Amino acid sequence: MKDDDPTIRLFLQTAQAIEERLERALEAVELSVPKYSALKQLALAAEPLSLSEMATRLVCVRSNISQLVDRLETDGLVRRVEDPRDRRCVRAALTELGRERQTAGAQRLEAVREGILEILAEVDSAALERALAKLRQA
Amino acid sequence: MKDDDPTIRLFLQTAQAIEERLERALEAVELSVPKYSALKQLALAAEPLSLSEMATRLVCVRSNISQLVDRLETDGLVRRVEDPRDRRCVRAALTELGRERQTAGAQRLEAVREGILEILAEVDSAALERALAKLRQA
DNA sequence: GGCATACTGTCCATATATGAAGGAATCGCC
DNA sequence: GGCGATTCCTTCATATATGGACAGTATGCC
Repeated sequence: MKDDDPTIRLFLQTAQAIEERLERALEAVELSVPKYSALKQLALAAEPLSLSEMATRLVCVRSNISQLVDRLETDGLVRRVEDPRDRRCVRAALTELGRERQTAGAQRLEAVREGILEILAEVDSAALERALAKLRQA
Repeated sequence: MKDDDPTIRLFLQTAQAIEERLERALEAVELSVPKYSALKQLALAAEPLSLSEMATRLVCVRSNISQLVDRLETDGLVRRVEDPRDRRCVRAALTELGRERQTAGAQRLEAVREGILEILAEVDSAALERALAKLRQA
């Protein structure tokens, strides 16, 4: 895969390099990208989200969220709370620590974001937008 | 992560869309991207490679290759052979089926490659090249 | 009210990846 | 020639992801 067409490889490798930067930025606050993403959704929602809702927002499968929330709970960043209105439902609630960690993560990301954007400035994002649209349609 | 900065997200999502295309292309021959990559290295090498060598070429950790070769062996695409010259060494040898499957995968990839390149044509690859260099240095 | 249907979270199997630990074999250097 | 360092592969624990199976709830419709 790394060695498909040079252009395709170039594109994928660049994306990977960006991801690595983001990962490294979050390492400093002991968060992985998936963990940060989950905390961020919870912070944005401002109220506990059902695991299904999280799966929808994070664009993944529910069983994945089950496990991710397990790990976040182990880390003490999230708590499972039940929903009295719908007893099928389990909601994930940010703990204090979780909220702090999310904020810290956001700051770390903010710090690298600028650098990445500068590096990406040369790349025509309108062209990218069109490319993405085409990639998705066909 | 999906919702970092719009530009960064755009870039990462485009890369992901490309990867999905490649995955879908290989699905038709029952190969995953990692499996195809491994078979390709073996085909290129034209002789059995030690697992360490494969790890180097595929840019990953040896334990990963151990498992990947397990699965390829289960699929009957690869065979472990011992190296009489260095008895620590285990080499992976393509089976006939493995060779055929690799060829079939390459054809499938070839078929989608053109479409992807057309879509990516608008994106300035010289700019990408510079971006990748910068991402890696800092 | 009661039942078919749909939805919720979890569990399990699987795939991919990392890194640490361990046993076997080789190598380098004295 | 032998021993310490290195290299090899595997195994285990862990993280992330998917998808199928399952049990418990809720809902809609008659």
